[in-house]
Amino acid sequence: MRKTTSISCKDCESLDCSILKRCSPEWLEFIDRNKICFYVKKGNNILHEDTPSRGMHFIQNGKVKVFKSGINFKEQIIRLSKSGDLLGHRGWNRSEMPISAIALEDCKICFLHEKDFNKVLRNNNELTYELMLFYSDELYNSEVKARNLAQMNVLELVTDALLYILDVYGENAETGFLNVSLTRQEIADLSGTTKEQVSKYLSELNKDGVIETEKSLIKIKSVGKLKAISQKYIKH
Amino acid sequence: MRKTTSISCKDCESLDCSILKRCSPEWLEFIDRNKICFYVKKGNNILHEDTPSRGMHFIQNGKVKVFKSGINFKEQIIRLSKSGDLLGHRGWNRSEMPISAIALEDCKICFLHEKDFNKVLRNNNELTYELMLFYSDELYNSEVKARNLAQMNVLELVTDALLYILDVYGENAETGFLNVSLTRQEIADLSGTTKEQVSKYLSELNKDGVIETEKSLIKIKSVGKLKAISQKYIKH
DNA sequence: CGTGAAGTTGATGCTTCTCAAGCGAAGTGG
DNA sequence: CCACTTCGCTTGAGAAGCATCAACTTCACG
Repeated sequence: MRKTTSISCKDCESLDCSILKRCSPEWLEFIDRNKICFYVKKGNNILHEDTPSRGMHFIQNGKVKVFKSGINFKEQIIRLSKSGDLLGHRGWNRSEMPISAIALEDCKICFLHEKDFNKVLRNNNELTYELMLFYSDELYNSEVKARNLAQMNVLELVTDALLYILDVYGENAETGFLNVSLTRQEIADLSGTTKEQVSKYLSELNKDGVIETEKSLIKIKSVGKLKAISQKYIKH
Repeated sequence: MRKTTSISCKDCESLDCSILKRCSPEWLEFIDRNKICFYVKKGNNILHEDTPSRGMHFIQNGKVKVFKSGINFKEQIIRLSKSGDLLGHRGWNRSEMPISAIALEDCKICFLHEKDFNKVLRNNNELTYELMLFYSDELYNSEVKARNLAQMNVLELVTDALLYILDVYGENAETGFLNVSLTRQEIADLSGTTKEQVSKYLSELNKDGVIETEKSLIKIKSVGKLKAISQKYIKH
């Protein structure tokens, strides 16, 4: 974690994607004066369950996996995040809500202390309102996810995970490969299964021409077929 | 669904448990003038996924199960709710977020139309702020639930469901039985398993003296033992 | 080029689901 | 009041799905 010369929030290229675009200019400046920015190298922790942070993190740049640890050192990936996203967006107030986050690639992170973020919220009703809507959307998504984990079989879960990855990070315009490199274990942690099962079903989907795998890169060749497999449910 | 003569919000015995206690007196009166109250008989729908409601429901009185339908007519119970709780608390704004709710016993429900609830929020920043915190808590709980559904075995899930029911509805002070009567299927829908599995594990827990079952009533005899079974995880 | 990590694949066993039969309580109608 | 139906619960047996284990291959990185 190395501190970086912070750029101003209003010049941040992630501002458009961020909830902070709802923030008034003068309070954006307040954030500028009080935020702490730092780099995190790929594979390093940004948040750790054992040491909950009292504040709000923003991803200025990079990709992050957010997860909770569980039984037998298994991890459940809660969310994949990218530039403009909030991070550990529940630990900043209230009692402990431990969650972990690891950089999937080199990241630039901004941090605002709990008391400062609270000040911003109290003085930016539009922001508070948007944050409330954001949480309510996330809550709905999480409830759909919970139902899926409870009811889908492994093929459906893996397929669903692939569509989620595509949705979050998209695919490379030239090569068509997903814009992220995740291990089989990480896809398993997202799907609630094991790396062996993921490997088997990816092979099967590859054989069926629905996807194409090259090393740890994955290309989705038919979104329609994937959706047909996973979306026995109306999703939203 | 029969309309009832509405009592004033400020006289509502559920107000203390409700998020609306954050609402200013004059806006509470606004709600009074604009809300619609009605009774729902046990077993009847309050919300249905096929017809999402554009507004916010409040449980004035009664117990409700909130669920999403899934594969093969299975249901996943998302939440058990009681007096003072919000209901379908995400369908009131945004695009469709279909969810179903059924009365577990006779209920009194209050409804505020989307446009009115938005007016209230826009003029009660404290309420908006609290609602935001409420959602963020619920989001965290839902994420823990998702991890549990992905990683726990059936015994742990059933045990966890029992503790959840105890937490929400409590136990009868005299008899010690849980203050709600749920079918085995409903406990299964909460645990993400089948009614037969629930029946088997409840029998086992009964034999081990951890719980006591009498018809559809359940008495938890040792919270400690139940927690020991389910809480291999740090929960919060 | 060598070593450790990640991925693949098949065999095996366990957990869970499904199906089926039987029981008892509650409700219905003659 | 009693037969009859229905519904929920219980229990066992069999089948299916999944995790685990192990052996092997490939890849990544110094």
